[in-house]
Formats: sequence, structure tokens, C-alpha cells
Amino acid sequence: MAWNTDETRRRLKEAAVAEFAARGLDGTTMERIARRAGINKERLYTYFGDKSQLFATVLADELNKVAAAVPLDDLDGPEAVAAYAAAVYDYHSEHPELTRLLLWEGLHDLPEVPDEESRTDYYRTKVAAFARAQRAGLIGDEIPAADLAFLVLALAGWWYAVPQMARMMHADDRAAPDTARAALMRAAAKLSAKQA
Amino acid sequence: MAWNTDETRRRLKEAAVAEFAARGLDGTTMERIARRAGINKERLYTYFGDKSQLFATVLADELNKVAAAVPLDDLDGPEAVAAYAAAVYDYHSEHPELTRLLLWEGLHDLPEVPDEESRTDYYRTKVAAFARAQRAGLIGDEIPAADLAFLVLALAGWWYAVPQMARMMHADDRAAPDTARAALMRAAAKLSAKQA
DNA sequence: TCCAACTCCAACGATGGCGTTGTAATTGAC
DNA sequence: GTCAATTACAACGCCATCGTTGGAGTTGGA
Repeated sequence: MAWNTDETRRRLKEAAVAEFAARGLDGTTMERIARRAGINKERLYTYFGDKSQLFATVLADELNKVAAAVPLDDLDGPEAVAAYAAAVYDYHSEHPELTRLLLWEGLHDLPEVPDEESRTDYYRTKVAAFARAQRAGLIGDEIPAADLAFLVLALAGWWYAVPQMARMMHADDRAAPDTARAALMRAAAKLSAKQA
Repeated sequence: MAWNTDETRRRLKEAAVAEFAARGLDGTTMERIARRAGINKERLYTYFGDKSQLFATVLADELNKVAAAVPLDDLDGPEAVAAYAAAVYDYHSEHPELTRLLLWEGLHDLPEVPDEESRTDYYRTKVAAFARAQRAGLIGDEIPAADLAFLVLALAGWWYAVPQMARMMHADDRAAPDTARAALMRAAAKLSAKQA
């Protein structure tokens, strides 16, 4: 069988995403990643460095993926904000790994994160879109754009951050499994509604 | 020195909260907890069982504390919701451990959490308060009470869940360190505002 | 004063995981 | 065809940590 180092790398990263998302940096072992990929552990070290470098690499990869998958076009009103929130929610619903990686990273509370600069730029474009819509009078402007953008992401992300809380708070609604998305959209629209 | 088992227990739990909050279940070592408390490691095992039992114990303790510290009285309008959100935010600001413990727990994604029943009851009372206010026409009712309550907590908790995101999104505002609380209150009020 | 129960600790065995090393197989350049 | 570089893997050394054990100190009751 011919060497195929790109495929080897890809399979290792894929396995690493799954393991890190499920168990976090400390809970994951390099050997589990290697086993899941069906590749020898040593490859991880020569390709990606140590465990924390590998974590940073796969997180950066996932962030690039979501940036490409959930574009934020112009926000022409609260409904567009709601649609954006729903798109973020849907993306995370289909790719739960990213939120989980971000949360694991957040909990480690480092003074600086890998790729800080490009990630800051990425968020900056989101904030700018909200700011433009506010200046154009298309959405409410009582909440500063950065905070508004951040809180819209909060609405979409909280479900995945504390699923146990979501479950317990909805313990009463027997037949309401799927209202989350609708509630989130209404909430995002209200947050960005005009007028106090 | 006379024995003081209650004090020993208390100091061990206090140290465990700090360590678990900072490093999570997997990142924490029993020896670090013991060292921080100035007590022998073996006490942890005889008093609290193994590591995961200890985690469950301290989390339950912290939940009881917050339940007592942030009461939710009647919500007589969006301003009261905003005040409640701010109180939750403030509590977490002064006791960051609790959110972090909840997040660590959430990431482990267990089908059932310790103390599930009493915690469900606790959340139920919060949801009920929102539902009452909605029925009384004091706050908006487009968003179901359970979702609304959950999302208000999202607004307050997201800052602590992904601090790195909060930092990067606000990288531009040079002199706006402390707008988070105000933005949160406005957001909570808007979420619970009447009228679509 | 004696003793049983309890509290505390130092030291230990065992396990598991990180990162490395030694070696075999494969490739491509010449 | 030869050889240096690259890819792959099995096996290893080492260290950290979990959970336990054996024993010493302390208490309160009879």
C-alpha cells in the first residue's frame, strides 16, 4: 500500500476532533485518538506536536469550517437576525463538536488563545454587520453591537453548553421537544427589535 | 489539637470546589485538593468516596448556595426580569465556580445528573414565576416560559462560558470594560417585553 | 486507667498515559 | 539498482495519579 500522508493526517484530525469534543483536553488520551483513527500514536507527535498543539490545530480547523458554513450577510432587520441565530443553532446541531471544543477551551481560561488574531478578525466582521444594521436603523441600537452579536450567539449556544439545564427546565413540557429553535428565533428577533 | 471533623470536611470541600472549577473533573488531582486544604488525601476517600462522587457533592452544595442567594420573587414586568438577570450575573461574577462546575458537568453529557430531581424542582419554580407573569400579562408571552427562563440564564451565563469569545468580540471597544452588565439587563428586558 | 472507636497521615502498589526510540517498510532521485 | 529520506509501527522508559493500607495519635465513656 502506497503512503498517503494527507489521508493519514486527515483521519487523525477527524478522530482528534471527536475525542476532544467528547472528553476535553484532559479527558482525552493520545492513544484513544490513534486507535480511533487506526493509526499509530507516534504519528500524532511527528505531525502535530504534543497534545495541546493538536487541540489547537483541530479547533482552528473547526472554526474555519463554521466560518465558511455560516456566512453572515447583511442584516436587514430583526428577522434576518433571527435567521442568522437559527443558522448558527442548526450548524451546531449538526456539528456539536465545535461548541464543545470552544467550551472546553473557555474553561481552561487561558490569557490568550491560539489563532487569537484571525479569530478576533472573524468576530469583528460579525460585530461590524450588526453595527451597520444599527446605523442604518434596520435593527434596535440600545444594545451596543458587540454585546448584541455576542448575546445572539449566547441564545444559540447555551443549549449545547448546559444541556442538562435545558433538559431539566423543560421537564414539564411533555410534548415540546422541538420548540427550542422557534423560541430562539423569536428571542433573537426581540433582542434586535427596534424601539425601547 | 482536638479533632474537628466538620471543619476538615468543610476545608476539603472548599478546596475541591476551587480545584474542580479551575480544572474540571479530569484535570483535577485528589492530591492537589488535599494539599490545598492542608489535609491528607486519604480523608477525601473516607469522607466523600471517589473523585466523581466528590465532584457531585460539591456541585450539589454550590447549587444549594445559589438557590438561597438569588431568590426569584414575583416578576412584575420586564424590568424585574432584567434585575433578575443582573442578580444572576452578579452572583456568578462573585462566585465563578458555580457556572464553571455546571459547564464541566454539561460537557460530560451524562444521561442523568446527580440530584436530578431536586434540581428539576428548583428550575420548575423559576419557570413557574415566568409563566405566572405571562398569564398576568406583565411580560410578553410569545416565548414559552421555560424557553424564556432558560434564555435569560443564557444571557447571564454566556460571558462565563466562553470568556475568550467575549474578549475577542470586544477587542475593539477600548474603554468599554463594564458595559456587559448593562447590555445584559437591556437584553433581558427586551426578551421579556410585551407585544411582538 | 483502660479500651474501643475515630481521626489523621506517610508510604505503597498498581495502573495508565505521555512522549520517545529503535527498526522495518516504502518512496523517489540519481 | 542504489541510497538517503520519509512513513509507519511496536515497544519502551518514565512519571503522575488513583485509591489503599498499616499504624500512630486522640477522644470519650466505663
